[in-house]
Amino acid sequence: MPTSEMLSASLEDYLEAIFHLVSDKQAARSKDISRLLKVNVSSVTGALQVLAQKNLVNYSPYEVVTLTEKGEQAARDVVRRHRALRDFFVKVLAVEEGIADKGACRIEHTIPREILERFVEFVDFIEKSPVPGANCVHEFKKYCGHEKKTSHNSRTSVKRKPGLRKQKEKTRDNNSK
Amino acid sequence: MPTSEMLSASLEDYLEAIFHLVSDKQAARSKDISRLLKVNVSSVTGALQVLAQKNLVNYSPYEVVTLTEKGEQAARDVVRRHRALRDFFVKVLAVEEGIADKGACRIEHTIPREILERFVEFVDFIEKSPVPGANCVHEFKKYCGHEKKTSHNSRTSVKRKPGLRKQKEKTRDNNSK
DNA sequence: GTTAAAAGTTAGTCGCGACTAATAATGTAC
DNA sequence: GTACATTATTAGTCGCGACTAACTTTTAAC
Repeated sequence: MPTSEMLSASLEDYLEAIFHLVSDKQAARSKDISRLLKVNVSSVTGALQVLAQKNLVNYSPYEVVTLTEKGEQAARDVVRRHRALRDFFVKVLAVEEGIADKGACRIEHTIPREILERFVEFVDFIEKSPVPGANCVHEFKKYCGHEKKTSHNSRTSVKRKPGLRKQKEKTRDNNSK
Repeated sequence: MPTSEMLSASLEDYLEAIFHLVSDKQAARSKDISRLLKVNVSSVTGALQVLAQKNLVNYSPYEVVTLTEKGEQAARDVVRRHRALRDFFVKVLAVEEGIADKGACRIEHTIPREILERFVEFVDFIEKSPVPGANCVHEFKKYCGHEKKTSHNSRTSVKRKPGLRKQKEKTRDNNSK
């Protein structure tokens, strides 16, 4: 992984969005990318130019976008990170889907490889060895039920209004394995 | 947590560094902050001015830095996030100390509260209920031993040499120009 | 107390990645 | 095929957070 071809978090987001759009429809349109990422269309154009120049997307002005071989590899890698994180959050930590997805979105760009792989292994472990594994998670879920006396500082539990929010939503990606 | 007083990842890093320096010695000097964060001293000055203006540090030019009440609260919160992550990585995922710390550094700024709390709870769970909990982690560690044939994409399996890492050290000190 | 080194500050630049406003190409009705 | 709506692009700006180079203040040695 030469430093030269490292992608910024932002470019990875674009790649990921394009990947999903290409999966759904045949190709990605700037408008759709823009809607998905909640970003101005002009920002999309800029990103596409950079990605094209890095040989990650097939792009010419006013045309529809697809991934190059290299781009697809990179995108798949991002998506894999995303799914690994989300899976872990949902399956092991029993985090609510939406939050899990949001967390994955944020963390996917910075998590060290070594830790990511441990997340993957842990989920595999849980799923493959039902006896001690599933039991553990099951126990944890029960444990989560009891509100605990917090020992650390003040922070009380998070309050959110279910309906409206201005957070970046980014709920693309519905499917795993 | 009003959006108005949200801190950037970078400012959180400064606060964290200052916190540690103040804990060790009585106060933080720009030089030390700069060394800790691997950043130019002039960047530190800039950050201190911003933090001072946000009422998070006590700072006047050429003087030593301490945290305000508000700054200490904020710093403690960052440190708590950092520790929670590192603990989880080490205690549950059996990640090597150095990597765990690096990962915590990166993730601490973006992880959603809800997930962070689950990490904390999971570690508590493991430590408080040794019977099913510790067993689970113990089993996982054994499981980690066996290299497994990976089912997902090409990425070769994680090969870890316990001693040496040659990872890039921090995202910050990238060479430009 | 003068002076040199060390520490800190300022000014100016750069890259990134968002934005708006204006413009251009494309697509669709009629 | 003209005329309008939609979509995409360009040009220019902004904020952030790093950097270097030049300057100032503080400190330590003599």
